[in-house]
Amino acid sequence: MTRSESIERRVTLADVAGAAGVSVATASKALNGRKQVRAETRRKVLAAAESLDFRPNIFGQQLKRGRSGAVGLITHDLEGRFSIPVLMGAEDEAGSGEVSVLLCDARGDQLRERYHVQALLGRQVDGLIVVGARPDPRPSLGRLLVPVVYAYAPSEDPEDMSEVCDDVGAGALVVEHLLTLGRRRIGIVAGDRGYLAARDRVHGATTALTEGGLEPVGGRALFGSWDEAWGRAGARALLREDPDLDGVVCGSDQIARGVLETLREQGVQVPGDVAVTGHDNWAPMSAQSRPPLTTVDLNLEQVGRSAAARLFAAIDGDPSPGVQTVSCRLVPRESTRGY
Amino acid sequence: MTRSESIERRVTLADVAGAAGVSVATASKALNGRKQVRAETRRKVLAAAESLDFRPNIFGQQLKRGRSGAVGLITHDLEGRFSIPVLMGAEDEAGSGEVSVLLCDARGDQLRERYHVQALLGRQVDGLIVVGARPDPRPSLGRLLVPVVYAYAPSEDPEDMSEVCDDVGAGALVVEHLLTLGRRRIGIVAGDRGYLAARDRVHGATTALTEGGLEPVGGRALFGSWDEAWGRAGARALLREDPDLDGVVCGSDQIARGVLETLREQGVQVPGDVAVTGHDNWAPMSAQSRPPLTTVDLNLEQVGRSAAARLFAAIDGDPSPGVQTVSCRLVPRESTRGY
DNA sequence: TTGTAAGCGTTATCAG
DNA sequence: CTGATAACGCTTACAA
Repeated sequence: MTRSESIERRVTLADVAGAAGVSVATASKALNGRKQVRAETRRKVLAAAESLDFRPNIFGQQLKRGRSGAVGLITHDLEGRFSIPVLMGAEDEAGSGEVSVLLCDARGDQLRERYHVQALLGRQVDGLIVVGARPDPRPSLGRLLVPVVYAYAPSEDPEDMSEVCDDVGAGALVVEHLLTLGRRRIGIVAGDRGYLAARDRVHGATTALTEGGLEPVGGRALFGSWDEAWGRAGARALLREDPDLDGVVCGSDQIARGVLETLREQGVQVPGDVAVTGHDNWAPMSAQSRPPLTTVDLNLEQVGRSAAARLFAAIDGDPSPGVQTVSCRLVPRESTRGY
Repeated sequence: MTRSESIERRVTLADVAGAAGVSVATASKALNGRKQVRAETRRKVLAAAESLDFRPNIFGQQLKRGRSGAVGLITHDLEGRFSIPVLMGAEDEAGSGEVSVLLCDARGDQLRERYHVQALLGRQVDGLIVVGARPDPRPSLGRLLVPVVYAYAPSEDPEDMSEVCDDVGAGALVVEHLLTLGRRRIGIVAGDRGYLAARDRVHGATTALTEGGLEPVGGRALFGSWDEAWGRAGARALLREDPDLDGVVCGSDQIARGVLETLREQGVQVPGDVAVTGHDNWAPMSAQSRPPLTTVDLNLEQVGRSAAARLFAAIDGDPSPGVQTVSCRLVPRESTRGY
């Protein structure tokens, strides 16, 4: 049966040593690339290990080394839209070394988070990356016995290590893009005011407008929610405010979809009459819209890579406290082509 | 510094025993709920463990027990749209026990998959769940030294354990729903013919139509791709085929969005004139469309739970080879309300 | 009821 | 260059 087959005792170093006709100690050295072993002997050991399909028991190693070569990644992002890219970035960064990334889902729940922290610590992870559900500062986990990096959502404690997206810069980025295209009557349909990310993006955008001697259509950004329905409402409001509107900066790709829809219904050409930008570079939303949406990529993989790099440094005794920022990247598509 | 603080030696069972004034053995028994220990002593040990914030080194335990209490989850789903719900389901199923789920992302790459399998095996996971990128059968990992369950995408080897969605049933489900609403001229805008899921859904749908004495508008389903653009094209084709069309079954929520858009542009009322169904219950697509989309939920969390349950059973020596199916669930929304 | 001691698989030390 | 031997932290006979 499957079971009786798969239950056979795992191959141990002793088996390899036996097969190679050497002691466990020598086998260990050979396998670990220690140079105090004759080439010939090493070859024999390697061959034996190979033929027996030997895989070292990491628990045995860990027991000695006191380091597990694994880091935990705790996410609160239910859909995995943010955490998966971060995970991929972290795996990339880890890749060259021998580190594994263990992902747990805490679902925005404090209790579940504590549970997973304990579980991961029990598994002797060497460090932790915590990915928030939204970019607002979150409570610190406090001092643990391994280093922690907060990604996407920073820790409230400035002494913790945090790696976040540059929402202010992103806001400026899109406005500068629109200004370059000659747009001057630019409205802002922002996200939910309760989110720092929404406010930051607006802040960056209005600052850039001010520097260009302009102000948003209607005098200020329109806050609402993150969804398409709000995008549609926001677009109507902007058109009411200024029928000669020629640009709209949106707080998310979903909002932008709603904006596009209303504009089309009102017979407004995009990008001919009005240029529109989204935010998130969420492919199914932004690449599939009509026209495809110029948007901002959060560079989440880079966030993951940087977070992992800082974590590994901290594990090696070189922590870098504070909040660090990863720049966003403009992804130009049809919705803002020049006239 | 952070470092010197966090580097302090981890608390060991010996520390606890010392603090409680008993031997390690007794401390171990007390902590593990063995009943050969006086209540008073147990209390003391528990208190000591608590105050020292003792967390057992799982590697020490594992070394003895030969079981790690962790299972690996390897995903190929880049966006995490499918794998995160499966992960959540698996965690739920594991939750009551003391099992952790470790997630690795193989990104649809065979090599990376092998690498992660080795890494997880090296970490002594007790079993593996593999989540495919798409529901088509995939190569078996072969016999490993721990049990494997394939989720979402089944293994090509029927002797492996696989847990998949019931796409045929889902196809039937939506057609029966439309028939109940009195729709009779139903078109099918299917997904990419290269995907078994697309063909299965169509198979279920056409069978249900046949049983109702009907056939799809145009005589057969229209295959294309999974995106909105194809949905728009498909809708135009159907209207050309039969202007009195009164229902459209779509292969995905994205396709359905495209269909809705074209219908609105052509002045066709949904659901008044034509009822439309999607597939996936992908919230940002289906709940945000106009009108909100009746769709099919894949019950991926249930897939995850079942997969995990079978895995745990197999780990306990009770494997259940073969493909098992999880039913989908209809999610009725505005796009198919009655007349 | 408690303590002693052996051993899980690995690596490091040190003697041969 | 190789091989005993002693840890690492924990569980578990078995002895007290």
